[in-house]
Amino acid sequence: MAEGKRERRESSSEESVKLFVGQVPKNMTEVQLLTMFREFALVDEVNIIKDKTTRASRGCCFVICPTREEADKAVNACHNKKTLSGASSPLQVKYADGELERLEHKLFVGMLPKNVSEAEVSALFSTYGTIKDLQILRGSQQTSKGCAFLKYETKEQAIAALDAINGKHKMEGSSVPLVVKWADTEKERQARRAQKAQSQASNVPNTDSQHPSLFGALPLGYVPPYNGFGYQAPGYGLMQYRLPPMQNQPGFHSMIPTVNQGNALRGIAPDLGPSMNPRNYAIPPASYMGSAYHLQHPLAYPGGMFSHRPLSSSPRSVPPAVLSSSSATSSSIGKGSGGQVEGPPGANLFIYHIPQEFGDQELSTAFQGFGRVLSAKVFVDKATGVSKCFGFVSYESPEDAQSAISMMNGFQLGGKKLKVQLKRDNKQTKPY
DNA sequence: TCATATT
Repeated sequence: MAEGKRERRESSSEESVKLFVGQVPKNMTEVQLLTMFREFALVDEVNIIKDKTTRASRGCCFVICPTREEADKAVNACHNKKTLSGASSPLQVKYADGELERLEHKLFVGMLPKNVSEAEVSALFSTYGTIKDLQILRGSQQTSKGCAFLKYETKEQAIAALDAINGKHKMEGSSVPLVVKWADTEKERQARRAQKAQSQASNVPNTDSQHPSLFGALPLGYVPPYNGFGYQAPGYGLMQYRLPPMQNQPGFHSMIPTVNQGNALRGIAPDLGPSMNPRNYAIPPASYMGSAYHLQHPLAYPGGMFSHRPLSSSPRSVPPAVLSSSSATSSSIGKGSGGQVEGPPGANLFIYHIPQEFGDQELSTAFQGFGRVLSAKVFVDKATGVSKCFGFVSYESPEDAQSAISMMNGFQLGGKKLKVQLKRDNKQTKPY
C-alpha cells in the first residue's frame, strides 16, 4: 500500500512527463509497449487509449517518464524511427497535449506601458526567479501591444511572481497595475479560435446558398425556383464543374426535358414564359430526380442519375438517393460513434483532389450512385477545420468501388481532376 | 496523397 501510494505520486509528479504515442497497433498490450519503450528510456507506465464504449484500443497510448530527460530519450529513439508490426507508418512519439506548456511555466503579462523595454520587464520579474524567455508582443511597426509572455525556470517562481505582481504592481509611468496570468494553453487557444470561426460563420447570412457545393445545401425534394434545373447559387454554377463524358452516353438526353436541356447543362436559368408553371419541370422527377438539385451539380450525372449501368436493366440504375425523396439526404453515412466503417477488401476508395468545400456529406452524395456508401470521410486539418482535399469512401462490395473508380477517376471538379483509387490496405496478414 | 488517435 505504501508502495502503491509512492508509485502513484511518482507517476503524476511535477517532474514526470507524459508522452503521446501514435501508430500503435491496436492489438498490442500495455505490457508489450512498456517493455519496448524501456529499451530506450526509463518508463513508469503505459496507458493505452481506448474507445470509451468498446474499450478497444484507439491505436495510441500515453507513456509516462519520470523526467524530461527520459522522455526526450524515448522521443529521440522512437519518433518516426520505429514501425511496429501491423502499423502503417512509424511511431509518433511526442509530448502529450499541454505537457510542454505545463513544463514551461509560462505567464501572460498584460497592461504593460507601451514603451516599456524588455530589460525593464526582465528586471522586475527577475526578482522572483530565473527568466528563461521573455517576449513583448509587438505589431508590424514594432509597436508594443502592451503585453508579454514570460517563462520561468520553475513553477514556484512563476507562482511567486504571479502572486506578487498581478493586480498589484504598477510600472513606472503607468496608472494601472499589471495583469499576470498563466498563459493560455494551446488547447484553450484552439477552442477560442474555433469559437471565433464559428461565430463568424454564423454571422454570414445565406451561408448555405453560397456554398459552392450544392449538395446538402437544400433539403431533398426541395424544388428550387424556376424549374429546378437552372437554379444556381450566387457565384457558382455548373460552369465550374465540367460534366463527365457521360453526357454522350445513350440515355443521357432522354433524361432531360427537351425544353431545358441546354440550359440545364450550363446551370443557366431558362427563360420561362410567364404562363408557365415552373414547377412542372420538377415534377416528373419522382423517379428521376428525387431532388432537383441533383442536376445542379455535375457529380449528379456520373454517380447519381446517369449510372453507367444500363438504365433499364437494373434497379440500381436509379440510385437510392433518387428513389426516395425523403430518406435520401442522409442515407446514414457511417458515422458510428467516431469510428469509420470500412467495407470489405477492395470496396474502399481513396480519393484525392476533392474540392476544398466538400465535407463528408458532399463526398458521400457524390459517390452514392454506385452502391451503398458505408462511410465517406473527408480529412480536415485538426486546427483549422480546412479540408485536406482527400478522403475515403467505403462501399459494401468491390464491384461498387470499381464502378465508382471507372466513373469518377479523372472526373474534373473545380479545376482539378478527382483521383479515385482503391484504398491501400495496411492490414497485416494475421499469423496463426 | 492512404483512416491523426490526447484516457
